Amino acid sequence: MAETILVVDDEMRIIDLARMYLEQDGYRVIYATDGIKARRMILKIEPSLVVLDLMLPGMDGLEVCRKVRAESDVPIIMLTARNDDIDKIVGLELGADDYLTKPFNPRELVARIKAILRRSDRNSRDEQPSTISIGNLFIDGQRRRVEIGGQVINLRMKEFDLLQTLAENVGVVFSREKLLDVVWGYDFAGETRTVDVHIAHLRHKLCGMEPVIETVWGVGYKLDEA
Amino acid sequence: MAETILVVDDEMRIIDLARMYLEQDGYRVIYATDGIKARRMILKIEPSLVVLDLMLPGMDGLEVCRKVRAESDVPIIMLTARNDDIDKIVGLELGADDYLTKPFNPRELVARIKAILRRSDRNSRDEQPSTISIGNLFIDGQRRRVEIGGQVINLRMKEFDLLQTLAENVGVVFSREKLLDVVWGYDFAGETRTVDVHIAHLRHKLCGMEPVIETVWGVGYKLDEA
DNA sequence: AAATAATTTACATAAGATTTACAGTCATCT
DNA sequence: AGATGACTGTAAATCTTATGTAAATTATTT
Repeated sequence: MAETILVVDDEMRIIDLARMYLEQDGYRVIYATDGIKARRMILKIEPSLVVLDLMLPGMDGLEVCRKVRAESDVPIIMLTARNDDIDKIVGLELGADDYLTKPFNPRELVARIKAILRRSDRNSRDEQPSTISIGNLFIDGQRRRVEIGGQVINLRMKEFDLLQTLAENVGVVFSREKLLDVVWGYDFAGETRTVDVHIAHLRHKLCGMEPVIETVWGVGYKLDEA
Repeated sequence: MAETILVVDDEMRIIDLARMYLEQDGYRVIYATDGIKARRMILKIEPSLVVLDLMLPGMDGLEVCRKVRAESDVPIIMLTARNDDIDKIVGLELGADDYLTKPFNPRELVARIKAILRRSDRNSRDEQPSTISIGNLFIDGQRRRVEIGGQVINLRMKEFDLLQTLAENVGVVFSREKLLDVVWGYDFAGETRTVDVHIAHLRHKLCGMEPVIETVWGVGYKLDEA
């Protein structure tokens, strides 16, 4: 049975982004857009973990966190706006299990959720290796190192992130918007053509790669399945 | 079978930091964020060692320590806030096996854990040599001595710690934040540019070193693989 | 107090990211 | 098939940001 994550945020974009990533990792995702609904759902559905935005309309996140703590011991990850606030919030002793500043990297969110669930959950799966191997492509996340058929390829930051994102989801088509969300951050305001340019750079550097970056016309890009 | 360490702390950051280092050394890490859970886990999972924060919400660390002692003889390392307190705590005869003041150096924590486990465990793995040899770089951790091609290089404290951290993980990219956590301590509040300056000093002193300190643009630094 | 080390600041520069513009490509309709 | 319009590729110009480093400041040790 999949574990259920409740995402509480008033921005649908963020819920969607979190959902996409969490479902990818086999979690069931439910959501609430305000604190009242959130508390109801926590009591009724008993999710395994709650991701809670600090800035909620109505009863705000701080308040929700306190109330939830009083009536449940579900793990909570707080989303906060700016980095400066974190210390204050930690000082408040709300009982959240972890904190993440917006804009967050969805991969980071998943990692932290796993870390927390790994604790409460005894029968945990083993560490994610953070390396990917598809065809003649090899990606070492720790070292940010890419090889094609043993040949090391030097990638820049965005290029690497882009490739990693595609490789973590072989065959899945990503729209340019989604890639901007995931790689650039959901608050990126620029053009979607930026993605095209980086894809072009990647293709150029990765010639000879077995799974090829395919254009899905009118939709976006994907890493081809072998 | 890897030995299991239970880390009991209410701050996720500290758990993560400890986990990162301990898992690196092949330990299995589990955690609890309060004393109640900690005691349950100790009885149920029987970890090889417990790292216990003195400042816990609810039943505090002192109390937990006493109770655990009454029902188990698992080795305990206590984390305490200030140095001044240590004498008092030792005086309390809680039965902890070692004490460490926060902010602690994670490498120090690992060293003490090993020391204690070596004592309780006869069939321990061999001593970690604490010397590193990569290319023409030689680091003697015990003596805090660095040589490049036989030439002794005089490093200051932070410089040495920084180099050692990078050298212990050749090729792994460290963000400035992670380096601050590991070398400066997780409670360091200053600028990330501090890292840059120390890296600059290192590079200057270490000219001629075989594995070079590389900048990973937009990410951080790493010690280059040969 | 002097010496040594650590940190911050400020600014030039390098490195990379984004935009722009136009050429090329693809799907669809007549 | 040819024409049409929307979508995509990419080179080059421009813009932005991260980084290196000297020098000043602050902290720590002797």
